[in-house]
Amino acid sequence: MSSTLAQPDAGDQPGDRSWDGGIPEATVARLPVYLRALYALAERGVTTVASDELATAAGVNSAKLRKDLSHLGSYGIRGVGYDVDYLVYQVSRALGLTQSWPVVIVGAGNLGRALANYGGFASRGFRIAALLDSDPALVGRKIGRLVVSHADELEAVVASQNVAIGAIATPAASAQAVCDRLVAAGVTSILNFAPLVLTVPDGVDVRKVDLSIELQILAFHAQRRSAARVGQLAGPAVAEA
Amino acid sequence: MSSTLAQPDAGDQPGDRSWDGGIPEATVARLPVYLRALYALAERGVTTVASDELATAAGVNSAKLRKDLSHLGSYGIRGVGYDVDYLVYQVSRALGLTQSWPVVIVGAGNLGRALANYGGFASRGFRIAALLDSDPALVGRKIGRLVVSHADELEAVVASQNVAIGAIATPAASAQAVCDRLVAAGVTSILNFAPLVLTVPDGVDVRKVDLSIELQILAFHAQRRSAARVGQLAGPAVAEA
DNA sequence: CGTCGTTTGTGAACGGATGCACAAAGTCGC
DNA sequence: GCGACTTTGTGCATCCGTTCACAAACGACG
Repeated sequence: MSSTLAQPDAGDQPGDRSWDGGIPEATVARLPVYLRALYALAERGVTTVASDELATAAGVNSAKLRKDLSHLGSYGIRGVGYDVDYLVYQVSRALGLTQSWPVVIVGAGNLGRALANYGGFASRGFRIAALLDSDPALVGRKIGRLVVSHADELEAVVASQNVAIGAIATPAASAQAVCDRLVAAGVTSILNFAPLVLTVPDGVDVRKVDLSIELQILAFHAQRRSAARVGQLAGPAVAEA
Repeated sequence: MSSTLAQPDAGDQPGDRSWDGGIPEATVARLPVYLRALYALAERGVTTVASDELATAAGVNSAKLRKDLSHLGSYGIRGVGYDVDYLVYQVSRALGLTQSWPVVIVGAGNLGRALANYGGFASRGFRIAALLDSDPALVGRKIGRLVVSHADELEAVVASQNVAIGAIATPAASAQAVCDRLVAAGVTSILNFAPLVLTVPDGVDVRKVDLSIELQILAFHAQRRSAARVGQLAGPAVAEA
């Protein structure tokens, strides 16, 4: 019940967005990768980069990279390449990272703590507004620079800090309830780590990260590979009558 | 408008080995979702399910579900639906989950521990062969039912237990080195949690799970929403061009 | 100032995925 | 046994994303 790819009907609602940003979803998903590659280049002192190098660093094809960047505007210099700092700025801007987004993390188990300690989190564009848990044994405990607050404070935190993004790192059993509370409190973007499909009203965006799904996809390919290595087709169900 | 986001993600690396066995990649990515929904139905005692219900439970459109399942074979009964247990078996089989895959987890920080404790891990189709770390303070520590082993044992573990899948939950700085060692030891499927693009030879399958990328994608949509709510184009760079 | 080499930005072809709509195939009631 | 009803499986049109290939744009250099 959760997924990695598409969720309910990512299709075409008739009441379409007047202006959907103009940036294709697939491009948006790659911009953060480019941004990270650009940061790495900047830290190495590189000031200018060609689409070819940047594409290699980001693990994509150069034509794709250029087309992606062209959706933000025309920020390259022909015959030269892109100015690293300028491109960092433009990509950050397109992604909405010029402001710092407060994020509330619900669930202070291993996953929640991993999130809270995650370096690239607070550093670039995000700030942890609160780390919540309902377990009294965890409340009050220090995680990095944070103190775990009680889950009851969810609504107060969201309201007072104007939180728009929530991360759900609770067990599956409580995830939907947490999600409902986040939505009711006004959160419109949710990152779900719990292994289930969340139900949300229109206008709320959910992305999920599902470890077991990724593993299963890997298993599929591993199986495919090992069957091929054996030499025979190893007749999966597909071949049967 | 759509309430949830599509999450496009297929192959990171252009050198994508997989000869798909007739099953489209997009379908493979959804099969685990169906499988989870089926397990949930089975536990509730449901023996038969129509594509419509299963699709709803999995958060997809019923036509897509039927087309996906049709790639595995013709396992439905017209006028009735699908037998839950039988479909569980067929999907598991297609994904290669009829065997138990040994997985080695490198990195016993919060993320590695979260993985090790993750319930749906060992339960269905996967078994943690080892949890490795190079930090002496962690080696020997008990995590759930496991004991953290030293990273030096990577090659031995992979060889002795025939590990085909590795999960990298180390800091970014050591991820590529760990990856190289995994590949050299014979691992051909890698799940990468470190925030960098791994370089691997052809024939190795890498999937990435990147928390900050997901957050940044959410930020993009949150920004778009808030800009739209303010009124009109809040003058992002997108509008020019 | 003009030519040359380099790199961007993009038009166009292509391929894969999605959703609709419907015929085929089955069950159920009588 | 038969007709009505339900649900699957799929052909088809459409949309989105990827890739190719090339003209336009730019710096370098004499």
